Amino acid sequence: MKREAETNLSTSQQAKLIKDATKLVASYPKVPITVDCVIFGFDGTELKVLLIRSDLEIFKGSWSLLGDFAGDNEELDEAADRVLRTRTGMDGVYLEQVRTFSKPSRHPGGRVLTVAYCSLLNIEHHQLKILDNELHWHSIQSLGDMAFDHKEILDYCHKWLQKRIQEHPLGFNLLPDKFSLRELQNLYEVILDIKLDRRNFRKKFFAMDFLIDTGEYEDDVPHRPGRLYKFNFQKYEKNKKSWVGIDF
Amino acid sequence: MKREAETNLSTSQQAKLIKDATKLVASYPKVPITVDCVIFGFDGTELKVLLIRSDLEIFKGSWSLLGDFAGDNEELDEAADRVLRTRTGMDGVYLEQVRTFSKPSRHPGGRVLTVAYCSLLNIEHHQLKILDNELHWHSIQSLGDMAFDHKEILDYCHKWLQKRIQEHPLGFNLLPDKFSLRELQNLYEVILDIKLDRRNFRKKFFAMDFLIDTGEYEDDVPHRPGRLYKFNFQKYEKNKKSWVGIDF
DNA sequence: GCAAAAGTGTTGTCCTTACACCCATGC
DNA sequence: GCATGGGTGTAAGGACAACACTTTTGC
Repeated sequence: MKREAETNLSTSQQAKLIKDATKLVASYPKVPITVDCVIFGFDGTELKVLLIRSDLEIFKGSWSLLGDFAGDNEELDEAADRVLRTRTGMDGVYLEQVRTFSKPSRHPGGRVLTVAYCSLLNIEHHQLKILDNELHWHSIQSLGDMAFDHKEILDYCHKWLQKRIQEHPLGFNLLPDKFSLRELQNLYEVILDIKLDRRNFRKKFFAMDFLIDTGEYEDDVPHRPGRLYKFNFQKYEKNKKSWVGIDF
Repeated sequence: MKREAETNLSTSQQAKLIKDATKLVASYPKVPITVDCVIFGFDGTELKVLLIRSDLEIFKGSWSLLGDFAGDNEELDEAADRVLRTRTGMDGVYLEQVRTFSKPSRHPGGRVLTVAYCSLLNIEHHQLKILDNELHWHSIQSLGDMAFDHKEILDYCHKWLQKRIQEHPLGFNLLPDKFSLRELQNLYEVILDIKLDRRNFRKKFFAMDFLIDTGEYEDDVPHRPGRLYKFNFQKYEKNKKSWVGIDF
């Protein structure tokens, strides 16, 4: 069953099969593909998103996600990395694929697919080294219309992020290595756009038992300093839960 | 901010902008795109998946998902529908986009992206009207290697489905209009591949309060007949929960 | 001493789990 | 009458929500 044909064939026969496959692929319709990066940033206070002015004349004045077409033999994950690198100068940012958008009318220049990638990072840990097209952080609260279907993509990714952060410890990458529980709670409140009870929040995280007490304290705060914790990524990786339970 | 340039322009100026955009898009690299349908089926006993023999000589003997390239101006959702229709004769099946796979080496004939779509249906409600390429249902337990990266795609979709069915009432489409709780529980046990406690399962669903007691009973069962219920889709739609709580 | 946030516990409610017996039906 | 699954309740433990006061620090 395992590629019988292939494994029993001579090299030249194989070469022929590959040539056939190549010919077949060459006959497929081809479509321009872009990747769009939805980079959410947290500055300790607010959730923001990184936008540029659209390159396209027709969208002059509109804000746009960071996008570019995918190169001829480029994996999409790499394309997304490249876009982020070349548009912002940021490096080593973890991106996750969210969804592919394919409405034929989404690009005024004809049919273009786009694959949305999403990240969440601490604005203060990542310097924008390139500022072309007025690249900057926008508050998530005050977004107007955007180029293409980018508002729809952004909204989709925002919801995706809100769900994601409840199920995965994304948030700890946004904080300093050592952080106070106020910082942690604030992060969740901002991203989820809700208020949480302080005592219950603490209980919750202590019960999860993924926080390491460093024994150190904040300084530079104009009030009583809080204890500083680290997130125990190793323990988390080991204990990852797989089952959640039917609930809808 | 809202497309200033556009809204203030004459029709001919707009036409020019569209032409420019079209020219730009024409300069993008283009990539062949396929859609692959991962159709899970439930027959009351087992979880199965719909496969065909690969069209490609190089994968002769290997099983493959239902796929085809996307047409030139075809939205991907429609392409997935079309693939399913033309490969199986099934109509009106609800498909959800799961993920795009882009490894450059995934197709022996060169770079081809594929977008995976997933569905879950009751095998007995959907007749296969076309059986080309040995189309048939395969038990999910006994899958060997597959063509392309289709095993990887299938595994990804299987996990996606297991998560999805816990958070959305997908399962009710698999059952007859009126169903017994045994049928419902069996469905979850098979799809999630776990055993559930019968009393707790009942309590759970009664507590959710989305089941309507029809007052009717099974017949044709070789044991005491169970009550038949319907799912209250309207009530579910109204009460959909949005918040689940931090948990990882 | 005042402002601001840290730190801390209890209670009630609800959900989850584990578990065992009698009942109705077909054969 | 036997096999098969239907139908039911309870008790214990765990999670969650609501809620207020004292402490520490900077200013």
